[in-house]
Amino acid sequence: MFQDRLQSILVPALQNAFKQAFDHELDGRSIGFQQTRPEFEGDLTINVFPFLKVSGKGPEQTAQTIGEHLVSSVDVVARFNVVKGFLNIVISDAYWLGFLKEAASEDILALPSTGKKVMVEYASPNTNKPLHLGHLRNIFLGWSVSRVLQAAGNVVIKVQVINDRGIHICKSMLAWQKFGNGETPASSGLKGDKLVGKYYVVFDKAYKQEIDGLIAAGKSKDEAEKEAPLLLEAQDMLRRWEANDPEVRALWEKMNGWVYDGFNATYARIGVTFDKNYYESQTYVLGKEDVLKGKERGVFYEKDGAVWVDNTAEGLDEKVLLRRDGTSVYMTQDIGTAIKRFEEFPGLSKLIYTVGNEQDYHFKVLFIILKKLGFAWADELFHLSYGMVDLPSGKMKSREGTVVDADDLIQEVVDAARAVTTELGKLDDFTDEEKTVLFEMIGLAALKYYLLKVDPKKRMLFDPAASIDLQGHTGPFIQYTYARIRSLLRKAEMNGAMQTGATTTLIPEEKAVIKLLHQFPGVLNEAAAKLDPSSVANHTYELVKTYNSFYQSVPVLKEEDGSKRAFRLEMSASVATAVKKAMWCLGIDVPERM
RNA sequence: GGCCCCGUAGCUCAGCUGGAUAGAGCAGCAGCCUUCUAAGCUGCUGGCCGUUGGUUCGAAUCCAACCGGGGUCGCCA
Repeated sequence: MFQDRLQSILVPALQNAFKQAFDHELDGRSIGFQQTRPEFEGDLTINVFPFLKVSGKGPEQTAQTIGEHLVSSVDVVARFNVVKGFLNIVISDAYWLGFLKEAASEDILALPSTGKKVMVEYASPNTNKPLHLGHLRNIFLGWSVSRVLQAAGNVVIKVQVINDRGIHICKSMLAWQKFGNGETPASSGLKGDKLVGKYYVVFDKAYKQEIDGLIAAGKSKDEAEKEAPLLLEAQDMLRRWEANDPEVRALWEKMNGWVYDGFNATYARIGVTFDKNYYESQTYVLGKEDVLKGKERGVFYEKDGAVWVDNTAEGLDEKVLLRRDGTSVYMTQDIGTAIKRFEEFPGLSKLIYTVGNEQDYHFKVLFIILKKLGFAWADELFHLSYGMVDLPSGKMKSREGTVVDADDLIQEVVDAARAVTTELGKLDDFTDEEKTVLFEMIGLAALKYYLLKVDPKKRMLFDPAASIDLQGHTGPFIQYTYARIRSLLRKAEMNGAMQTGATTTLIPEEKAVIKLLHQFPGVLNEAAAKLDPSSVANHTYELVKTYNSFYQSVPVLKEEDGSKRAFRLEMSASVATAVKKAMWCLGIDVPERM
């Protein structure tokens, strides 16, 4: 609920009213406050239908009685009106003005500390391929959730899992060794992750050629795929890696190093950081002991020499946790890694995995297993499951080369921002360096906002044209409003128009803005509870849109009445502060001018 | 086939802990810059809220079935 402030005043008054008028103990939670629809006068509305049984009267009379009690007992209630079963309450201007005074002097989007420590895992790239659009949704979402949780008073530990070992990276390594002629990022000018990704593709092509050759020589497709020399070599390389072969390890270190340089360049450009990296090469051995211990305790069982968990009672299936040869599966290391994290970070109260919804089942099983192993914190694990990103042409498929590369995409939005901004020609006195910073800021705002405004759970369509749009419901639109307010405030300071005055009444355009500011802490709180930044994105848009409407029709600096002018400047400053903080929660920077 | 998610305006999305005539943006049409940044503002056009049934004083919102779309069900990761 976003009206906490008012509700803490109104609920007791309502309870009191019910007691006096109807001799009834009202449960505070049963009152549903809603926003009054714009066509009626009022700031808050209570639907009295649910209370008719209690009052024993008709809707109009019930509403009338409650309204009268409120007006006489609570001074924030200025007046009320009744339309059918709806009690529309008008809150006094004094209340709103009082709230704005607070908003001017403190950060209303800094919620009180919860004392909780939360870990958010929000990136888990493989080291054989560069980042793509899907990773961007993942990263922006996880980063934003981290920020929202921080704003909501939590201590957040941001972590990344790097899948740095396995057959995939061996394929890249082998192809580079065979066909690379010693090419390096320095020699080729290619970004490290792109270079390694290139050899993954090289491997795939050569491998397919071998398969075709074998099929032509009479092998079945299945046989050919399994027997192709390149694949056997890659598998051999993986075995040598596991046996700590110095030559393979050195190559692996070198190529992964290139990839990290590439990833880090992208992370730096989009402005994200990690407090800790987990490397699969170190965690893949974890979990085995825990599974074996679980087997001894009867949590798991053995069948055909493998170790299984039975989740049929939970409506799921049986699942292998250790193969017949005693080696681990994916699940095993996730079990071990979760346990390790809670050991490493004592007092950790929540662990959030930002991972696509194709792994819903995996996490469901993982959490059940950890619960069965008896870890109390298993209830605090959360899979922040986000929907896939589709293209107008359909699904992104790496095999079909329809994947949108992250770096290319970022460059495109920044270029678009440059083109539009240059066209508008407002930056004559900017230095080239300032312009570059601004174009990055605007382009990234467009991209991040585009991906974050949608409910994370839902699958979404990525429309390239819409993503670089700077008008309407976009990040740059919000930035623009911020820049305009900052401009107002700079001018006000120069003119000395910033003096304070005593305004006592509000016009509707002002009140509309203040009400949205007033709701904002509740929106943030809910976003933190639901791990959903899209509500912050949408509310910011709502606020900014309403402010623009005010700005367009109501003079601020040009207002002649000094106290009104001062008040509007103060309100504008509060909007700017809230917008900046909200955008911070989304990982988006705002410019002083644009 | 089992399980999970989704289906709201031409397109992309809000709204979903049940409440008044369902909201934005884009696209289309018509206005507003001698005035604080027009990346803006104002208005118009556009909806059997997938279908059917149920619960309720009241359903886009809850429940069931069906239709349509997606995901997932390896001793892969």
